[in-house]
This record gives sequence, C-alpha cells and structure tokens, in this order.
Amino acid sequence: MAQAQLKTQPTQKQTDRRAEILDAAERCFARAGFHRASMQDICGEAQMSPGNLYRYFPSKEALIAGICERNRADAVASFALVDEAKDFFEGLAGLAQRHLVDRSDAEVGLCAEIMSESRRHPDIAKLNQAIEADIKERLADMLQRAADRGEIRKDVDLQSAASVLMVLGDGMSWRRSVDPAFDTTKVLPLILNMVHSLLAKPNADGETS
Amino acid sequence: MAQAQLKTQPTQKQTDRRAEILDAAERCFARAGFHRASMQDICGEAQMSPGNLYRYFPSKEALIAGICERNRADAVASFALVDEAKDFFEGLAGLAQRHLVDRSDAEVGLCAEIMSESRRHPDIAKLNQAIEADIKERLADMLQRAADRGEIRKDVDLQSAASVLMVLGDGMSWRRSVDPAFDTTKVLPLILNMVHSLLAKPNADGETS
DNA sequence: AAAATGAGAATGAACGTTCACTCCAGTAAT
DNA sequence: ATTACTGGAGTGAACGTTCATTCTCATTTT
Repeated sequence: MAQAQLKTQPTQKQTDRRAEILDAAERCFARAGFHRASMQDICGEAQMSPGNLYRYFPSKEALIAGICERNRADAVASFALVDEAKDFFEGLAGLAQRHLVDRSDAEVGLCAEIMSESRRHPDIAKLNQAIEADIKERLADMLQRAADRGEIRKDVDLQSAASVLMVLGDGMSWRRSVDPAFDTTKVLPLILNMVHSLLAKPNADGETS
Repeated sequence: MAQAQLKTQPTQKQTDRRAEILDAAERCFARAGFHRASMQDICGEAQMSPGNLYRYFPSKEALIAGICERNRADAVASFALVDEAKDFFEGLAGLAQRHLVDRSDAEVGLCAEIMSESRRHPDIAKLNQAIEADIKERLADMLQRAADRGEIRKDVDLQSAASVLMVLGDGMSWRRSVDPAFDTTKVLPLILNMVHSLLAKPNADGETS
C-alpha cells in the first residue's frame, strides 16, 4: 500500500528534497541575483550534482518560479493575520510591519530580484502578474470590508486605493533593497499616516498621529 | 587647429557618434533589458560593427553607465522647471507629471531596467546611488525652501519626507513598468493628495479637492 | 603617407543543460 | 543466507550555445 504511489504524486522525501533545493537556490539568488547565480553555484550550495538537481527541477526558470510561488504562499499567510487586527489601519500596519520591517535584507532583496526578473522572463512575468493580481484583490477585499464596517470613507475608488497600497509596498521594498541608508522604521510611520489621511473618515478620527 | 584635440577632449563628431550609439543602445535595452540585449543587437541597431562600437565605448557596462548619466541629466533638467511653479505642491505635481505620466513606456521601462541593474553590477550601483543621492538632495532642498516660505508644516523631518517622495516615485515607476493594468493618471491624484495631507499645514489649506 | 575610422570574423570564457554511468537500499528467488 | 535483480538517487565530465571582447585588415580623411 505504501509504495502504491502514482507518477504524479511525489513522495514526502521528494517534496523535502525540492524544498531543500529551493532553500539553497534562495540563498544563492539572494546573494548574487538570479543571473549571476549559476546552476553550479546552486548545486554547490545544495551539495548536489547538476544532473541530480535537474531530476527535481527541469530548468533554472523552474527554480525561480518555485521561489515565486513560495513567496506568494508566504504573502497569503500574512493576510490571514490581518483578520485578527481590531481595525483596518491596525491590520495594514501589521501587514507592513511583517512585509517591510520584519523581513531580512536577504528576503527583501529576493523580492526585488523577483520583481526585476519578471521584467525579463515572460513566463515569470505571467506568474508574477497573477500573484500580484491575487494580492491586489486581497487588498481590495480588505478595503471593501473596512468600508462596509464604516472604518474608511466611501467616496474613494477601492481599486485605485488598492493600487496606491501596492505602489507604497513596492516602493518601500525597492528603496530598502537599493538604498543602504534607507531607514524603513523612520519612513513607514509617515507612510501609514498618509494612508490614514487618504482613507479615514474626515470627521470621526480618533488618532491624529 | 581643428586637429589639435587632446586625448581627453573628443571632437563634436565623436560626441555625436557616442550619442547615436547611446540612442541605439537605449532602444535595445528598453526592448529586451540590459542582459538580453546583446552587443550584436546594439551594433545592428546602431548600424555599426562591434569593432567600431568598441572604439567609442570600452564595454557594455560603459554603455549602461552612459545611459544612467543621461537619465540623470534629464532628471536635473526636470528640477529646473519646478522653480517656475507657483508653490511647492504645484511644482511637485509638475515633476510627477513629467517623470511618471509624460514619459513613454519605453522610458519608464528603461528606468526600471536601471534600477534592476544597480542591484547587480557594483559599479552601476555606485553610480546610481550617487545619482539618487543627488536627486534626494534636490527634493530635500525643494522641501526646505517650501518650509522657509511657510508652504508646508515645519514639524516633519525633511530627510524622511524626501525619502517618502522617493518611495512614491520608485513605486509608481515600478508598478507602471510591471503591471499593464496600472493607470498612472488614476493613481497619481490620490498620491498627490496623500502628500498634501502629510505636508500641508493643517489650518491653512486652500484646496481640499 | 599617416592617422583615423570602420568592418566583421575570430576568440575564449561562462553558462545551462544533458548523458552515460555508478551507487545502494530493498526485494524476491534460489 | 546468499545471490540476482530492480529502480530511484546521485555523479560530473562534456556539449552546444551565447556573448562580450579583440584582432586583423580595409577604407576614408587629413
């Protein structure tokens, strides 16, 4: 019974191996970028020969795609935490904290790497656009629910507001990964303030900085 | 007299040729990205043999650097226009219009390409960081002057505010170049609104949209 | 004639990927 | 208990391609 696995159903060991390889690849990619990290590097990091690695991933691009999807899973998990927040702005702050402050430089750099790569490889671009569309939709959902609860003003186009949030997230990710002097903890409060004044009801505000 | 040129002083014809080559390179880079555009492509676009092209630029990296510096010159020129604006917020709006709306997709894409590349090539990174430091300083100057004129509140840290503006610029550039559905003209007004509420004096505001 | 300008084939390195092969745990037959 | 077999796991040298760069030679300009 135990060995009655189908070709399409990988064993646990295989899944683990794939994860190990992705870990190694992530380290290499974060260190050197997608282009400058060679398959040999990744093989070295994963302590594995190229031939064997190719049994688990059919191409370098597949590695990149694998990492993208992992990142998405991570992002989705972050959204789950929002529901525990007491209101929209607290949820957003938590999301920002988790996505922009708590992450290591390597993780943020990897994120930048993915963004860059999606400008180059059409397949990655498609995958990444799907992921971003998903995230944007979740943001829009968040906004919609907040609007339903009366926490934010209703005269703002939610799609545009979600776009604004994406702009802010990408912008901060990007600057953090590119500018060594960028201090996320100093800038984030200003940004959150701005979002608050964009979305909060003008009359009933209980927290003005 | 005409041929009494020093090694360090190129003739007009040489300067023109360099500009032509940069034009061609820009087209290739915008189309395919720095990595996927080969020197052969650029030679084809410039209607020139590799050997000849290398007489004008010593390496591919030098081409990229040349394009970076061109972009900076462009950015600096944009700042000159700000001084014609009647106040800070109008100047900022003009800057944004010029930098984020008026530019073609190719130009914005090229900008994204430069951003990506500076994560990879240390020399480009250094060049780009210098350029960005310059731009940030100009933004800080703008803010300082506006503060001196009493157009914006004085209790905001100007360096952080300049960082915020950089975040917004990068974020919008980036999303525009990565997300085909991104509508700059729809998002920009919201962004400008946010900046206004961050920086404008709380009491004396003449335009709450 | 000398120098600058230009062409394009040649070079050599780097890289992703493949292939022929080894190793070894598990199993069944002898 | 020993042997023979099986198939997945793993190896690493080799391949073919791509690409930046250089070398050699021709053409034009001064």
